[in-house]
Amino acid sequence: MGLKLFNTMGREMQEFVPINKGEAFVYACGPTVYNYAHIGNLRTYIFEDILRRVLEFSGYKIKHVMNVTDVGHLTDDADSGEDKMEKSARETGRTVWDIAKFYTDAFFSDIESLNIEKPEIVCRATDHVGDMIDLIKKLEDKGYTYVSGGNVYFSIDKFADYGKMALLDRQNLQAGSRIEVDSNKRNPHDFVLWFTKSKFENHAMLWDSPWGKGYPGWHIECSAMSMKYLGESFDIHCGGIDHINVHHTNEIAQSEAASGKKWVNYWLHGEFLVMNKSKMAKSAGNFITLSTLKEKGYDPLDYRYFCLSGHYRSQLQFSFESLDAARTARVNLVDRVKALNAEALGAVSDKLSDKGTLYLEDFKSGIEDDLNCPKALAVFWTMLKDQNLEAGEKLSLSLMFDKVTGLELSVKKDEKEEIEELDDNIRRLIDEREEARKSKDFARSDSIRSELKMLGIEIKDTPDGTVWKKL
RNA sequence: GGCGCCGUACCCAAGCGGUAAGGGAGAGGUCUGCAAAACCUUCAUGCACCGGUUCGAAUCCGGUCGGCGCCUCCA
Repeated sequence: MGLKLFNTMGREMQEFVPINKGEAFVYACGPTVYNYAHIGNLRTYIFEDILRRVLEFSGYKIKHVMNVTDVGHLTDDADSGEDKMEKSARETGRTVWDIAKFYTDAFFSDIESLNIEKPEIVCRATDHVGDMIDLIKKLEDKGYTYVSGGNVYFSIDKFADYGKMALLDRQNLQAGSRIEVDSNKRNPHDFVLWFTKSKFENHAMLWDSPWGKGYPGWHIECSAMSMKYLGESFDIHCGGIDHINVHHTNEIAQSEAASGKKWVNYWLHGEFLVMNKSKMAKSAGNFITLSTLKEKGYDPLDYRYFCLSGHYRSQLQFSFESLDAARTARVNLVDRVKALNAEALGAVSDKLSDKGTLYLEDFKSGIEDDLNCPKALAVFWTMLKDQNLEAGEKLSLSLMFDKVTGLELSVKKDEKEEIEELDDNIRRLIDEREEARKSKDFARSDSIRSELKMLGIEIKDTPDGTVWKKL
């Protein structure tokens, strides 16, 4: 039984068959770095990380490319509007390059704390303008473009399959129902490949091109960079569900028009994180960042666990109540594995029993069924609670499963080291409480316990003695 | 207006034709000086509603109601 993925192209479940045996080439749309990523954005990167880990678990060697969009996305209207980078720069008094650097760093810091594996190749749009120009020239040579009002447009009527993935009916497309149509366009759904005319003056990011000084349109970077690093045809392209209709539809048109080949075999799209019944967006006033969660005392991995509790193709309902549930579940999971470590003295069983093998198969069938993480977590918990499985085997399975879940279960914090970190005052209190308990002075011991709780230390008296843990 | 998706317990959420996974919360119990933790037990004759197909439907079909998204930059 192999890996099955839901392909947006054709809207059906398909067995994953890579172009090159044993290798998976993946392109994922990355961040636009004019602001912080919010946790809704981050959900998509967690989904892509799970895809990576499942492919690795299934034995594929991965080449994963992610772009960083540091130019070219506009704030409003179809093909006008102010460049978001420029707007952000103007508002904060920094240069566009500073803005890009700052938010790129912030993004990768978030990614790292969520234990997301970094793609093999991360590429910035501004470093690849030459590649984009080459691609536009190719499209021009093949007759897919026209120049109007100073800008280079892609003519969608020249590309027969336009809108195939999005299930767009070209005859019934209603452009302009919500926005003003750019009068330079022959077809309202044509899109810009290269701008030389912007209605905003003093554009800071400009490059020379055969069509004049300007900047690239906002779909061309993904086509240019993916083909540069992964070839004209590759296996998987993923991104947020909102990209299906416009961004990915246009990318397909320009890429396949240029190469004359099928560009991508499998399209995977992650659903939205919703909050109070609507998608997370700054304009809706429900914009939460990972920093906000950290300030509230959550571990980034609490959010990762939360995301794993839902399927990537379903909307996930965010609330702090649910996040609390995820935090508790994650901490319990970590504690259980820690306990297994202690019980098995860290020795994993190298051989699995029939029962253990069954759990492994169950887990695999979950993740191979279009990355069904909720199913995989359910198997994980059932395995941990199985009273007929020995600790070493449970530990071994846990560490295997965590290759996919990425909850850092194998990073066992040495409790002795933690004790070293405790300052003397706390250690003295713990000792003092032990003395009090021995002499049956329970009022004293209880007051010390509450004092420690104020300091963030929780005490538990087990049959094997008193243990403590940081809250 | 066009198109796509969804509605499962107090909360989150799997299941997608064979008789309701998992987590969190809640309840009871064992243990404990008391707690906490751990462990055990318990928690939807029911899957928005109404019809239909079927030996059998949360799962398929039709309708109704409710919600979300895309068609504008957007994860």
